[in-house]
Amino acid sequence: MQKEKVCSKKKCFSPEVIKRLSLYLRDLKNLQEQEVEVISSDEITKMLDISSAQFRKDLSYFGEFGKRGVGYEVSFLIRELEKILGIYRWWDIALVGVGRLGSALLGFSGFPQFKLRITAAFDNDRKKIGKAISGVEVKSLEEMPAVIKKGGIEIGMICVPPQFAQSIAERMVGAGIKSILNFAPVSIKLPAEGIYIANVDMACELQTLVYFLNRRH
Amino acid sequence: MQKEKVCSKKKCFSPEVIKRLSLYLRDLKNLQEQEVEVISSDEITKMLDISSAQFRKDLSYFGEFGKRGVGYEVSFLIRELEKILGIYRWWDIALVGVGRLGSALLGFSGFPQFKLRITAAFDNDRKKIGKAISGVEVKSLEEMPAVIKKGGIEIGMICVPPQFAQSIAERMVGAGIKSILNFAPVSIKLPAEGIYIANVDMACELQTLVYFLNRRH
DNA sequence: GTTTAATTGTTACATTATTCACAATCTATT
DNA sequence: AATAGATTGTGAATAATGTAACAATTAAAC
Repeated sequence: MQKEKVCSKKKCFSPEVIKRLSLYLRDLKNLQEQEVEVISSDEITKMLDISSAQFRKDLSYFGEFGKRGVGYEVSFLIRELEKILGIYRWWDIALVGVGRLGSALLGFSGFPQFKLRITAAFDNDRKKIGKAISGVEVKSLEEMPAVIKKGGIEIGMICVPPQFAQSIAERMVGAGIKSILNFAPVSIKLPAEGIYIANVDMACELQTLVYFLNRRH
Repeated sequence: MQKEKVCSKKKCFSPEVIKRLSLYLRDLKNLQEQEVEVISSDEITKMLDISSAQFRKDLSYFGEFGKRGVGYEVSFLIRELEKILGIYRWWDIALVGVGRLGSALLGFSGFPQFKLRITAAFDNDRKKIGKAISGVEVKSLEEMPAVIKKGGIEIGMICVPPQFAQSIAERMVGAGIKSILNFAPVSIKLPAEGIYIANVDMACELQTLVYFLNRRH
Protein backbone atom coordinates (compact mmCIF):
# COMPACT_ATOMS: atom_id res chain seq x y z
CA MET A 1 0.00 0.00 0.00
CA GLN A 2 2.51 2.53 1.11
CA LYS A 3 5.90 2.90 -0.44
CA GLU A 4 7.43 1.63 2.77
CA LYS A 5 10.77 0.06 2.09
CA VAL A 6 13.31 -0.93 4.65
CA CYS A 7 16.81 -1.82 3.55
CA SER A 8 19.90 -3.08 5.19
CA LYS A 9 23.38 -3.12 3.76
CA LYS A 10 22.58 -6.44 2.17
CA LYS A 11 20.25 -6.84 -0.74
CA CYS A 12 16.94 -5.16 -0.27
CA PHE A 13 13.64 -6.81 -1.15
CA SER A 14 10.32 -5.09 -1.42
CA PRO A 15 7.62 -5.83 1.12
CA GLU A 16 5.59 -7.23 -1.77
CA VAL A 17 8.06 -10.06 -2.28
CA ILE A 18 8.15 -10.81 1.43
CA LYS A 19 4.37 -10.80 1.69
CA ARG A 20 4.17 -13.30 -1.13
CA LEU A 21 6.76 -15.54 0.52
CA SER A 22 4.66 -15.55 3.62
CA LEU A 23 1.60 -16.49 1.57
CA TYR A 24 3.55 -19.34 0.02
CA LEU A 25 4.55 -20.50 3.47
CA ARG A 26 0.96 -20.41 4.69
CA ASP A 27 -0.27 -22.49 1.78
CA LEU A 28 2.65 -24.90 1.99
CA LYS A 29 1.75 -25.58 5.60
CA ASN A 30 -1.79 -26.35 4.55
CA LEU A 31 -0.46 -28.69 1.88
CA GLN A 32 1.72 -30.39 4.46
CA GLU A 33 -1.33 -31.07 6.60
CA GLN A 34 -2.95 -32.68 3.57
CA GLU A 35 0.22 -34.79 3.37
CA VAL A 36 1.35 -33.43 0.03
CA GLU A 37 5.09 -34.06 -0.15
CA VAL A 38 6.11 -32.50 -3.44
CA ILE A 39 4.52 -29.66 -5.37
CA SER A 40 5.27 -27.80 -8.60
CA SER A 41 5.26 -24.04 -8.97
CA ASP A 42 2.32 -24.47 -11.29
CA GLU A 43 0.15 -26.29 -8.81
CA ILE A 44 0.84 -24.11 -5.82
CA THR A 45 0.16 -20.89 -7.68
CA LYS A 46 -3.16 -22.11 -9.00
CA MET A 47 -4.60 -21.53 -5.54
CA LEU A 48 -3.15 -18.07 -5.13
CA ASP A 49 -3.67 -15.84 -8.11
CA ILE A 50 -0.01 -15.49 -8.83
CA SER A 51 1.84 -16.78 -11.91
CA SER A 52 4.19 -19.71 -11.56
CA ALA A 53 6.99 -17.58 -12.99
CA GLN A 54 6.45 -15.08 -10.21
CA PHE A 55 6.72 -17.83 -7.64
CA ARG A 56 9.96 -19.17 -9.05
CA LYS A 57 11.38 -15.68 -9.38
CA ASP A 58 10.52 -14.77 -5.81
CA LEU A 59 12.34 -17.84 -4.57
CA SER A 60 15.31 -17.27 -6.87
CA TYR A 61 16.17 -14.08 -4.99
CA PHE A 62 17.06 -16.24 -2.01
CA GLY A 63 18.52 -19.40 -3.53
CA GLU A 64 17.58 -22.63 -5.28
CA PHE A 65 15.00 -24.67 -3.48
CA GLY A 66 13.46 -26.92 -6.12
CA LYS A 67 14.53 -29.83 -8.25
CA ARG A 68 14.20 -29.42 -12.00
CA GLY A 69 11.78 -31.80 -13.62
CA VAL A 70 10.33 -32.60 -10.20
CA GLY A 71 9.17 -29.65 -8.15
CA TYR A 72 9.60 -28.55 -4.56
CA GLU A 73 9.76 -30.77 -1.52
CA VAL A 74 7.12 -29.26 0.73
CA SER A 75 8.79 -29.79 4.10
CA PHE A 76 12.16 -28.56 2.85
CA LEU A 77 10.69 -25.43 1.29
CA ILE A 78 8.77 -24.69 4.49
CA ARG A 79 12.00 -24.87 6.50
CA GLU A 80 13.82 -22.63 4.04
CA LEU A 81 11.02 -20.04 3.96
CA GLU A 82 10.95 -20.04 7.75
CA LYS A 83 14.66 -19.30 7.74
CA ILE A 84 14.25 -16.48 5.24
CA LEU A 85 11.35 -14.91 7.11
CA GLY A 86 13.01 -15.17 10.48
CA ILE A 87 10.82 -17.83 12.08
CA TYR A 88 13.61 -19.41 14.07
CA ARG A 89 12.46 -18.21 17.49
CA TRP A 90 9.37 -16.83 19.15
CA TRP A 91 8.48 -13.21 18.47
CA ASP A 92 6.65 -11.42 21.24
CA ILE A 93 4.02 -8.80 20.56
CA ALA A 94 2.65 -6.01 22.74
CA LEU A 95 -0.96 -5.11 22.04
CA VAL A 96 -2.52 -1.81 23.06
CA GLY A 97 -6.28 -1.33 23.13
CA VAL A 98 -8.25 -4.27 24.44
CA GLY A 99 -11.57 -3.41 22.82
CA ARG A 100 -13.48 -5.80 20.62
CA LEU A 101 -10.76 -5.96 17.97
CA GLY A 102 -7.95 -6.19 20.50
CA SER A 103 -9.70 -9.04 22.29
CA ALA A 104 -10.28 -10.83 19.01
CA LEU A 105 -6.59 -10.58 18.16
CA LEU A 106 -5.62 -11.84 21.61
CA GLY A 107 -7.58 -14.97 20.84
CA PHE A 108 -6.53 -15.37 17.21
CA SER A 109 -5.31 -18.90 16.70
CA GLY A 110 -3.30 -18.22 13.56
CA PHE A 111 -0.33 -16.66 15.32
CA PRO A 112 1.44 -19.50 17.14
CA GLN A 113 1.96 -21.41 13.91
CA PHE A 114 4.30 -18.65 12.84
CA LYS A 115 5.96 -18.28 16.21
CA LEU A 116 4.12 -15.07 16.92
CA ARG A 117 2.53 -14.53 20.33
CA ILE A 118 0.95 -11.62 22.09
CA THR A 119 2.62 -11.60 25.50
CA ALA A 120 1.43 -8.26 26.80
CA ALA A 121 -1.79 -6.28 26.50
CA PHE A 122 -2.53 -2.75 27.68
CA ASP A 123 -5.56 -0.57 28.11
CA ASN A 124 -6.48 2.48 30.14
CA ASP A 125 -9.94 1.23 31.06
CA ARG A 126 -9.98 0.45 34.81
CA LYS A 127 -12.62 -2.22 34.22
CA LYS A 128 -10.33 -4.17 31.92
CA ILE A 129 -7.07 -3.82 33.79
CA GLY A 130 -6.22 -6.92 35.79
CA LYS A 131 -8.47 -9.22 33.78
CA ALA A 132 -6.99 -11.96 31.64
CA ILE A 133 -8.11 -12.34 28.04
CA SER A 134 -7.09 -15.52 26.25
CA GLY A 135 -4.51 -16.03 28.94
CA VAL A 136 -2.95 -12.58 28.72
CA GLU A 137 -3.33 -10.21 31.64
CA VAL A 138 -4.41 -6.69 30.70
CA LYS A 139 -2.13 -4.11 32.25
CA SER A 140 -2.42 -0.36 32.59
CA LEU A 141 -0.84 1.84 29.94
CA GLU A 142 1.56 3.29 32.49
CA GLU A 143 3.21 -0.10 32.82
CA MET A 144 3.77 -0.44 29.08
CA PRO A 145 7.28 1.01 28.77
CA ALA A 146 8.65 -1.11 31.60
CA VAL A 147 7.04 -4.31 30.33
CA ILE A 148 8.26 -3.74 26.77
CA LYS A 149 11.77 -2.98 27.92
CA LYS A 150 11.94 -5.86 30.36
CA GLY A 151 10.58 -8.36 27.83
CA GLY A 152 12.64 -7.02 24.94
CA ILE A 153 9.44 -6.83 22.92
CA GLU A 154 10.01 -5.42 19.44
CA ILE A 155 6.57 -5.69 17.80
CA GLY A 156 3.57 -3.58 18.72
CA MET A 157 -0.07 -3.80 17.69
CA ILE A 158 -2.28 -0.73 17.88
CA CYS A 159 -6.00 -1.38 18.34
CA VAL A 160 -7.04 1.89 19.96
CA PRO A 161 -9.47 4.48 18.59
CA PRO A 162 -7.86 6.67 15.91
CA GLN A 163 -7.40 9.78 18.05
CA PHE A 164 -5.03 7.92 20.40
CA ALA A 165 -3.04 5.98 17.83
CA GLN A 166 -0.30 8.55 17.19
CA SER A 167 0.52 9.01 20.84
CA ILE A 168 0.51 5.26 21.50
CA ALA A 169 2.87 4.73 18.57
CA GLU A 170 5.27 7.31 19.98
CA ARG A 171 5.20 5.77 23.43
CA MET A 172 5.75 2.32 21.95
CA VAL A 173 8.78 3.44 19.99
CA GLY A 174 10.09 5.27 23.04
CA ALA A 175 9.92 2.00 24.94
CA GLY A 176 11.87 0.09 22.30
CA ILE A 177 9.28 -1.20 19.84
CA LYS A 178 10.82 -1.58 16.38
CA SER A 179 7.81 -2.35 14.22
CA ILE A 180 4.12 -1.70 14.46
CA LEU A 181 0.99 -3.21 13.02
CA ASN A 182 -1.63 -0.48 13.11
CA PHE A 183 -5.34 -1.23 13.02
CA ALA A 184 -6.46 2.32 13.80
CA PRO A 185 -7.87 4.01 10.70
CA VAL A 186 -5.46 6.92 10.79
CA SER A 187 -2.05 7.77 9.35
CA ILE A 188 0.76 7.51 11.85
CA LYS A 189 3.80 9.70 11.52
CA LEU A 190 6.83 7.57 12.26
CA PRO A 191 8.52 8.95 15.35
CA ALA A 192 11.96 7.58 14.46
CA GLU A 193 14.00 6.24 11.57
CA GLY A 194 14.16 2.52 10.92
CA ILE A 195 10.74 1.76 12.38
CA TYR A 196 8.60 -0.32 10.07
CA ILE A 197 4.89 0.26 10.24
CA ALA A 198 2.18 -1.72 8.46
CA ASN A 199 -1.43 -0.64 8.36
CA VAL A 200 -4.58 -2.69 8.21
CA ASP A 201 -7.59 -0.54 7.39
CA MET A 202 -10.72 -2.57 6.78
CA ALA A 203 -12.75 0.40 5.63
CA CYS A 204 -10.14 1.13 2.93
CA GLU A 205 -10.19 -2.48 1.79
CA LEU A 206 -13.97 -2.38 1.57
CA GLN A 207 -13.95 0.87 -0.34
CA THR A 208 -11.74 -0.69 -2.93
CA LEU A 209 -14.30 -3.48 -3.25
CA VAL A 210 -17.06 -0.91 -3.65
CA TYR A 211 -15.14 0.87 -6.39
CA PHE A 212 -14.85 -2.30 -8.42
CA LEU A 213 -18.46 -3.24 -7.72
CA ASN A 214 -19.47 0.03 -9.30
CA ARG A 215 -17.30 -0.51 -12.33
CA ARG A 216 -18.44 -3.90 -13.37
CA HIS A 217 -20.01 -3.80 -16.79
CA MET B 1 -0.76 -8.27 -2.66
CA GLN B 2 -2.25 -10.38 -5.36
CA LYS B 3 -2.25 -9.43 -8.99
CA GLU B 4 -5.99 -8.97 -8.79
CA LYS B 5 -7.17 -6.57 -11.42
CA VAL B 6 -10.71 -5.89 -12.43
CA CYS B 7 -11.41 -3.90 -15.56
CA SER B 8 -14.43 -2.59 -17.31
CA LYS B 9 -14.61 -1.30 -20.84
CA LYS B 10 -13.60 2.09 -19.51
CA LYS B 11 -10.14 2.86 -18.28
CA CYS B 12 -8.83 0.41 -15.76
CA PHE B 13 -7.05 1.48 -12.62
CA SER B 14 -5.04 -0.75 -10.37
CA PRO B 15 -6.30 -1.53 -6.89
CA GLU B 16 -3.22 0.27 -5.60
CA VAL B 17 -4.43 3.58 -6.97
CA ILE B 18 -7.89 3.03 -5.55
CA LYS B 19 -6.52 2.09 -2.15
CA ARG B 20 -4.51 5.29 -2.07
CA LEU B 21 -7.55 7.34 -3.04
CA SER B 22 -9.39 5.84 -0.14
CA LEU B 23 -6.50 6.69 2.18
CA TYR B 24 -6.60 10.26 0.93
CA LEU B 25 -10.30 10.36 1.61
CA ARG B 26 -9.83 9.06 5.12
CA ASP B 27 -7.22 11.68 5.94
CA LEU B 28 -9.19 14.47 4.28
CA LYS B 29 -12.13 13.66 6.51
CA ASN B 30 -9.88 13.92 9.53
CA LEU B 31 -8.61 17.28 8.27
CA GLN B 32 -12.18 18.44 7.80
CA GLU B 33 -12.92 17.65 11.44
CA GLN B 34 -9.94 19.78 12.39
CA GLU B 35 -11.57 22.49 10.28
CA VAL B 36 -8.81 22.63 7.69
CA GLU B 37 -10.38 24.13 4.55
CA VAL B 38 -7.57 24.05 2.02
CA ILE B 39 -4.56 21.76 1.81
CA SER B 40 -1.64 21.34 -0.60
CA SER B 41 -0.47 18.02 -1.99
CA ASP B 42 2.72 18.55 -0.05
CA GLU B 43 1.05 18.89 3.31
CA ILE B 44 -1.39 16.01 2.97
CA THR B 45 1.27 13.56 1.85
CA LYS B 46 3.54 14.39 4.74
CA MET B 47 1.23 12.33 6.95
CA LEU B 48 1.05 9.38 4.63
CA ASP B 49 4.38 8.23 3.32
CA ILE B 50 3.55 8.98 -0.26
CA SER B 51 5.17 11.63 -2.47
CA SER B 52 3.21 14.71 -3.40
CA ALA B 53 3.73 13.88 -7.07
CA GLN B 54 2.10 10.53 -6.53
CA PHE B 55 -0.89 12.21 -4.94
CA ARG B 56 -1.32 14.65 -7.80
CA LYS B 57 -0.87 11.92 -10.39
CA ASP B 58 -3.41 9.65 -8.72
CA LEU B 59 -5.96 12.44 -8.84
CA SER B 60 -5.06 13.37 -12.40
CA TYR B 61 -6.35 10.01 -13.61
CA PHE B 62 -9.83 11.16 -12.66
CA GLY B 63 -9.82 14.89 -13.38
CA GLU B 64 -8.60 18.23 -12.04
CA PHE B 65 -9.56 18.90 -8.45
CA GLY B 66 -7.10 21.51 -7.22
CA LYS B 67 -6.35 25.14 -7.89
CA ARG B 68 -2.83 25.98 -9.04
CA GLY B 69 -0.92 28.17 -6.66
CA VAL B 70 -3.45 27.42 -3.93
CA GLY B 71 -4.09 23.76 -3.22
CA TYR B 72 -7.17 21.59 -2.77
CA GLU B 73 -10.41 22.63 -1.13
CA VAL B 74 -10.93 19.89 1.43
CA SER B 75 -14.71 19.60 1.29
CA PHE B 76 -14.76 19.67 -2.51
CA LEU B 77 -12.08 17.00 -2.82
CA ILE B 78 -13.93 14.81 -0.31
CA ARG B 79 -17.08 15.02 -2.41
CA GLU B 80 -15.19 14.21 -5.60
CA LEU B 81 -13.38 11.24 -4.06
CA GLU B 82 -16.67 9.94 -2.72
CA LYS B 83 -18.07 10.11 -6.24
CA ILE B 84 -15.09 8.29 -7.69
CA LEU B 85 -15.14 5.57 -5.03
CA GLY B 86 -18.87 5.04 -5.27
CA ILE B 87 -19.92 6.42 -1.89
CA TYR B 88 -23.23 7.82 -3.12
CA ARG B 89 -25.47 5.31 -1.37
CA TRP B 90 -25.31 2.78 1.44
CA TRP B 91 -23.52 -0.50 0.75
CA ASP B 92 -24.78 -3.48 2.67
CA ILE B 93 -22.49 -6.24 3.86
CA ALA B 94 -23.19 -9.83 4.83
CA LEU B 95 -20.84 -11.24 7.45
CA VAL B 96 -20.32 -14.94 8.03
CA GLY B 97 -18.68 -16.25 11.19
CA VAL B 98 -19.65 -14.47 14.37
CA GLY B 99 -16.62 -15.43 16.44
CA ARG B 100 -14.43 -12.93 18.18
CA LEU B 101 -13.29 -11.27 14.97
CA GLY B 102 -16.75 -11.28 13.43
CA SER B 103 -18.21 -9.70 16.54
CA ALA B 104 -15.49 -7.07 16.55
CA LEU B 105 -16.26 -6.18 12.95
CA LEU B 106 -19.98 -5.99 13.69
CA GLY B 107 -19.18 -3.32 16.23
CA PHE B 108 -16.53 -1.47 14.23
CA SER B 109 -17.42 2.19 14.19
CA GLY B 110 -15.34 3.11 11.15
CA PHE B 111 -17.78 1.74 8.58
CA PRO B 112 -20.78 4.11 8.63
CA GLN B 113 -18.60 7.08 7.73
CA PHE B 114 -18.02 5.44 4.39
CA LYS B 115 -21.61 4.33 3.93
CA LEU B 116 -20.73 0.75 4.69
CA ARG B 117 -22.93 -1.26 7.05
CA ILE B 118 -23.14 -4.87 8.03
CA THR B 119 -26.83 -5.69 7.71
CA ALA B 120 -26.74 -9.45 8.05
CA ALA B 121 -24.66 -11.88 10.09
CA PHE B 122 -24.60 -15.65 9.92
CA ASP B 123 -23.19 -18.49 11.97
CA ASN B 124 -23.91 -22.18 12.42
CA ASP B 125 -23.51 -22.13 16.20
CA ARG B 126 -26.94 -22.67 17.77
CA LYS B 127 -25.91 -20.65 20.81
CA LYS B 128 -25.30 -17.57 18.68
CA ILE B 129 -28.25 -17.80 16.33
CA GLY B 130 -31.06 -15.47 17.33
CA LYS B 131 -28.86 -13.19 19.42
CA ALA B 132 -28.23 -9.62 18.33
CA ILE B 133 -24.67 -8.31 18.22
CA SER B 134 -24.24 -4.56 17.81
CA GLY B 135 -27.82 -4.43 16.64
CA VAL B 136 -27.52 -7.15 14.01
CA GLU B 137 -29.38 -10.40 14.51
CA VAL B 138 -27.32 -13.52 13.95
CA LYS B 139 -29.07 -15.91 11.58
CA SER B 140 -28.40 -19.49 10.65
CA LEU B 141 -26.25 -20.23 7.62
CA GLU B 142 -29.18 -21.88 5.89
CA GLU B 143 -30.93 -18.54 5.71
CA MET B 144 -27.97 -16.81 4.08
CA PRO B 145 -28.87 -17.23 0.38
CA ALA B 146 -32.40 -15.97 0.88
CA VAL B 147 -31.32 -12.97 2.96
CA ILE B 148 -28.59 -12.00 0.50
CA LYS B 149 -30.94 -12.29 -2.45
CA LYS B 150 -33.78 -10.46 -0.79
CA GLY B 151 -31.55 -7.63 0.41
CA GLY B 152 -29.59 -7.41 -2.85
CA ILE B 153 -26.41 -7.62 -0.78
CA GLU B 154 -23.29 -7.59 -2.94
CA ILE B 155 -20.45 -7.55 -0.38
CA GLY B 156 -19.50 -10.47 1.84
CA MET B 157 -17.10 -10.73 4.75
CA ILE B 158 -15.64 -14.09 5.70
CA CYS B 159 -14.61 -14.50 9.34
CA VAL B 160 -14.84 -18.27 9.68
CA PRO B 161 -12.02 -20.73 10.44
CA PRO B 162 -9.87 -21.44 7.38
CA GLN B 163 -11.25 -24.89 6.63
CA PHE B 164 -14.73 -23.48 5.98
CA ALA B 165 -13.76 -20.37 4.02
CA GLN B 166 -13.78 -21.88 0.54
CA SER B 167 -17.24 -23.37 0.88
CA ILE B 168 -18.64 -20.17 2.41
CA ALA B 169 -17.21 -18.17 -0.47
CA GLU B 170 -18.88 -20.45 -2.97
CA ARG B 171 -22.23 -20.23 -1.23
CA MET B 172 -21.93 -16.47 -1.02
CA VAL B 173 -21.25 -16.13 -4.73
CA GLY B 174 -24.07 -18.54 -5.46
CA ALA B 175 -26.40 -16.26 -3.56
CA GLY B 176 -25.35 -13.17 -5.49
CA ILE B 177 -22.38 -11.74 -3.62
CA LYS B 178 -20.10 -9.87 -6.01
CA SER B 179 -17.09 -9.09 -3.82
CA ILE B 180 -15.60 -10.61 -0.74
CA LEU B 181 -13.33 -9.43 2.05
CA ASN B 182 -11.69 -12.54 3.44
CA PHE B 183 -10.17 -12.66 6.92
CA ALA B 184 -9.59 -16.42 6.94
CA PRO B 185 -5.89 -17.23 6.53
CA VAL B 186 -6.35 -19.37 3.47
CA SER B 187 -6.34 -18.88 -0.30
CA ILE B 188 -9.78 -18.85 -1.82
CA LYS B 189 -10.28 -20.06 -5.36
CA LEU B 190 -12.72 -17.67 -7.01
CA PRO B 191 -15.82 -19.62 -7.92
CA ALA B 192 -16.82 -17.30 -10.79
CA GLU B 193 -15.46 -14.62 -13.09
CA GLY B 194 -15.80 -10.98 -12.18
CA ILE B 195 -15.80 -11.56 -8.43
CA TYR B 196 -13.34 -9.36 -6.61
CA ILE B 197 -11.77 -10.78 -3.50
CA ALA B 198 -9.50 -8.96 -1.04
CA ASN B 199 -7.63 -10.72 1.71
CA VAL B 200 -6.62 -9.52 5.13
CA ASP B 201 -4.14 -11.87 6.75
CA MET B 202 -2.74 -10.52 9.98
CA ALA B 203 -0.18 -13.29 10.35
CA CYS B 204 1.24 -12.44 6.91
CA GLU B 205 1.44 -8.77 7.81
CA LEU B 206 3.26 -9.63 11.01
CA GLN B 207 5.65 -11.94 9.25
CA THR B 208 6.65 -9.13 6.98
CA LEU B 209 7.38 -7.05 10.06
CA VAL B 210 9.48 -9.88 11.47
CA TYR B 211 11.47 -10.15 8.26
CA PHE B 212 12.41 -6.48 8.39
CA LEU B 213 13.12 -6.67 12.11
CA ASN B 214 15.66 -9.35 11.35
CA ARG B 215 17.27 -7.34 8.63
CA ARG B 216 17.91 -4.13 10.42
CA HIS B 217 21.58 -3.39 10.58
C1' DG C 1 21.36 -46.12 -22.24
C1' DT C 2 18.32 -43.16 -24.89
C1' DT C 3 14.28 -40.85 -25.24
C1' DT C 4 10.46 -38.36 -23.43
C1' DA C 5 7.86 -35.51 -20.43
C1' DA C 6 8.12 -32.54 -16.68
C1' DT C 7 9.67 -28.64 -14.27
C1' DT C 8 13.11 -25.51 -12.45
C1' DG C 9 16.16 -21.29 -12.56
C1' DT C 10 17.23 -17.37 -15.12
C1' DT C 11 17.88 -14.09 -18.79
C1' DA C 12 15.80 -10.96 -21.73
C1' DC C 13 11.74 -8.48 -22.55
C1' DA C 14 7.39 -5.97 -21.63
C1' DT C 15 4.64 -3.62 -18.73
C1' DT C 16 3.49 -0.81 -14.93
C1' DA C 17 4.44 2.45 -11.45
C1' DT C 18 6.85 6.31 -9.63
C1' DT C 19 9.47 10.38 -9.78
C1' DC C 20 11.14 14.52 -11.93
C1' DA C 21 10.82 18.83 -13.76
C1' DC C 22 8.57 22.58 -15.40
C1' DA C 23 4.94 25.27 -17.90
C1' DA C 24 0.53 26.92 -16.50
C1' DT C 25 -2.10 29.22 -13.24
C1' DC C 26 -3.52 31.46 -9.10
C1' DT C 27 -3.25 34.97 -5.13
C1' DA C 28 -1.30 38.57 -2.80
C1' DT C 29 1.52 42.51 -2.80
C1' DT C 30 3.31 46.64 -4.32
C1' DA D 1 -1.15 46.04 -13.76
C1' DA D 2 3.16 44.02 -13.03
C1' DT D 3 5.81 41.06 -10.06
C1' DA D 4 6.78 37.37 -6.81
C1' DG D 5 5.84 33.20 -4.56
C1' DA D 6 3.13 29.15 -4.34
C1' DT D 7 1.27 25.05 -6.16
C1' DT D 8 -1.08 22.30 -9.57
C1' DG D 9 -1.28 19.12 -13.66
C1' DT D 10 1.29 16.45 -16.72
C1' DG D 11 4.59 14.62 -20.32
C1' DA D 12 8.99 12.62 -20.30
C1' DA D 13 12.49 10.01 -17.81
C1' DT D 14 13.47 6.57 -14.66
C1' DA D 15 12.81 2.73 -11.79
C1' DA D 16 10.46 -1.28 -10.39
C1' DT D 17 7.90 -5.16 -11.24
C1' DG D 18 6.02 -8.92 -13.71
C1' DT D 19 5.97 -12.13 -17.79
C1' DA D 20 7.59 -15.15 -21.23
C1' DA D 21 10.68 -18.16 -23.08
C1' DC D 22 13.97 -21.48 -22.88
C1' DA D 23 18.33 -24.00 -21.60
C1' DA D 24 19.40 -27.03 -17.88
C1' DT D 25 18.22 -30.78 -15.20
C1' DT D 26 15.62 -34.63 -13.39
C1' DA D 27 13.09 -39.05 -13.34
C1' DA D 28 10.64 -42.39 -15.53
C1' DA D 29 9.62 -45.25 -19.56
C1' DC D 30 11.16 -48.09 -22.93
